[in-house]
Amino acid sequence: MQTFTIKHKDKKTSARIGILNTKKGKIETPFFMPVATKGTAKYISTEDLKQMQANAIISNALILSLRPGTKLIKKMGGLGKFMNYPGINFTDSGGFQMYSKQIYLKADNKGVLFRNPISGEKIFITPEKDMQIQLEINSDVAMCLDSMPLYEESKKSIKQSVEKTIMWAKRCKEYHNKKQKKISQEKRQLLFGIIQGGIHPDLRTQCAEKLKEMNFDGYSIGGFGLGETIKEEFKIVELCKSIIPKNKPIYLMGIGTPNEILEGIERGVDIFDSRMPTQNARRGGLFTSKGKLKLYNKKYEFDKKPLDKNCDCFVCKNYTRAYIRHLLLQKEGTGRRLASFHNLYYLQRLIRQAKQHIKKGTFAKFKKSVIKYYKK
RNA sequence: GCGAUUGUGGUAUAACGGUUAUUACGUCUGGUUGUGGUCCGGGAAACGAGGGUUCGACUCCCUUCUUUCGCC
Repeated sequence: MQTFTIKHKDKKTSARIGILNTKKGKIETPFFMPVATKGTAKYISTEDLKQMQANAIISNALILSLRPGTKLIKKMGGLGKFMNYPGINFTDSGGFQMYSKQIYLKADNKGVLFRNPISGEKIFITPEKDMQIQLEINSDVAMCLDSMPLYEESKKSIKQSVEKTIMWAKRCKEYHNKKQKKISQEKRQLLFGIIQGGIHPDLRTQCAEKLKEMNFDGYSIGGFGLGETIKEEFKIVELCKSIIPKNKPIYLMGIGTPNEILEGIERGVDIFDSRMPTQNARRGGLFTSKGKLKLYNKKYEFDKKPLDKNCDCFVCKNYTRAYIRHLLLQKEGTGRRLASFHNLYYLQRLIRQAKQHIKKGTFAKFKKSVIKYYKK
């Protein structure tokens, strides 16, 4: 059984539809994962995820290991059972938390030192420990511990991050293989390598080439959404795609605006995730078929229309802008749920539509008709 | 009626005889991309009224109105 199979290829672009096989089951690509850092997409229940057909989510292994801890999750049968979520559970390693001044302390070649924000104690995470955590959480797809450089860092510093990322990827892969040696292919947790290197083609190339040699189940492109332009971002995506074999799934980490998702799909990206739809929703930013709606603006105070008249989600079928605006301004949980549901639904539907257009050969035209509303 | 007390953006407050009067919430507005979290910017908006002292008054004095309390 192959981990990843391509089912359809777009004739004009690199867009494609595939099937990713995990121990939990199959999932059609491309797909977008809501971010469920602590085991829930904030304000969104597992039933909500099922209803919007979010068939994969990503949680954070590092954060979950701090609370509630891997012991509880393991005893509850793993994260999927704990949540009663039938879809695919991805976990992120915690490498991304290096951008968080609140918990990141420092890193050396051996691993990363974090401060546990709950207890204040220092915790040193090595690639091996990180793999152990993700195996105990029992997600279906794990991420390597990577070293994520910030956009403004010097090239020298980004180069050091890349070297650490490569070194750690090797250690993750070896430990992960060793721990799953006796497990059949169908029951294995998958492991993705993460390509770093900022906007520097030579560093991204170096990283992608080295990770390719290690033969991961899939490849993530990390370190975007941090200040670079969309042009810079997709130049690197194209470069990584040219290096990684076609039969490997590609995951563009952290990316979740409608236009970037479509730009990614066009270039053959298979997986996306972002806190954008939920975080933005809670702060009054709503995706619609006519672009972003800023619900806090006063002009919506008496607006009886749905968030998006072209949306068929339960929120748009039942509630007015005026009501959701009121709830959000009052910081009511219900408002956050309705807004978050709509935004996540919007992206799930956007990708369903994109896939239909890939099958029909009209993807490029479809993309153009959507992104004109989402230009910066 | 008598005595005391109070008056600063929508609300709650700060300071000072000397440029554009503080802060918070609210309000308007921009941001938000592998989530330590209900976040981060920017704007509009006030000295109760009238007179006096002074080079200069939101600040000191007087009158009036106002708030609150006590007494008859």
